[in-house]
Amino acid sequence: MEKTYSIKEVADYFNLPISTIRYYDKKGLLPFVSKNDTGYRVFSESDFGFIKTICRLKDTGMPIKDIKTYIDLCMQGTSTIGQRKQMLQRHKANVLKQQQLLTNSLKEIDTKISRYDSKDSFNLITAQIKFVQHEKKGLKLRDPFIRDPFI
Amino acid sequence: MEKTYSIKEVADYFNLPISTIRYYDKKGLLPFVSKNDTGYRVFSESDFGFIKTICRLKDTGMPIKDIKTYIDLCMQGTSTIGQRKQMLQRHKANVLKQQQLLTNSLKEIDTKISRYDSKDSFNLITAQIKFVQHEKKGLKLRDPFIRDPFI
DNA sequence: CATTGCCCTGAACTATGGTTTAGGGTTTAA
DNA sequence: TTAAACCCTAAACCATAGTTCAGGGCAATG
Repeated sequence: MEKTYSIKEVADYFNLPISTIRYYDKKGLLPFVSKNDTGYRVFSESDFGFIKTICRLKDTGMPIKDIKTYIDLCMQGTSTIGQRKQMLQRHKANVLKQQQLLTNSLKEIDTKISRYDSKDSFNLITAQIKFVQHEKKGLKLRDPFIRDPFI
Repeated sequence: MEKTYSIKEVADYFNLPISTIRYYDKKGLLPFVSKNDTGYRVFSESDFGFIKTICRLKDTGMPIKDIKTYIDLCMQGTSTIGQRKQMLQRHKANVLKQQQLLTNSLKEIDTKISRYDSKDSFNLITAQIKFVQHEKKGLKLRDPFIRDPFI
């Protein structure tokens, strides 16, 4: 006979707090989970597959409402295959866009790092500060840099 | 003479709501922005550089508190170059980890898409449903699939 | 057969990152 | 010189994603 699992076992397996699993259930993400006659949640092997999918969608930033929509489609059987596919394809497109933004932003941050990393960093930053101070002064704006008390 | 900019001009340039810029200011992210004698924020050209950095850090998921810490370091002059470098390097490591997770999760989602996309999808999903139903039945657990009213 | 460890619910609470509203002053262009 | 377009603050409000707490019931082990 196949085994069943308690909420703690599932939580440990997926490295999630028990409270999160309860929260997901309350939000309707776990319609496939049964309860026994004393009200305890009873997880089966196949539930792990669904939960894994939920985790992947969560890890890629899908909102809980949308995950619920997806899971609900899954529970409606083969007639929703087209909708599910469309959801995942749209989501994939979003993730790719997000990855692109991340990559581009990181490139700019990397540029900053290499400036800080260069032998010349002190002079570069000093010049930057001087430039800002000159510009602010020309506009009669407050100098934003904090006076070093030791100089 | 160099130009100054209003909050609306900055908001339009960065494609941010004005309320977000005020919120960032309240959170201490914009210590370099001056105010004129009627209390209006006055932005200079060089402020755009700082704000661009803030946007890059935000786009890569740095929390606002940490962005404030970074900007505060910037305002303290050359003595903080090492700390700033360290912050960005740590942040970069986090972003790379996040990108890795995203990539791996997306790969699994892609596998699902291709299953939905295959000619055989109907049979695959049908088999999956049958498997779950069989397993749940063996464990005397409720069948989670919704009965199709047209069959 | 009691104690320890689990499990449950509902409701309150938290953190984050904003947005909206109320009430009021400023600038600009006709 | 007045209306429209801006600007300000403080405070309330919102959504999202959980976490914590109070109060109480089951399970298993010594």
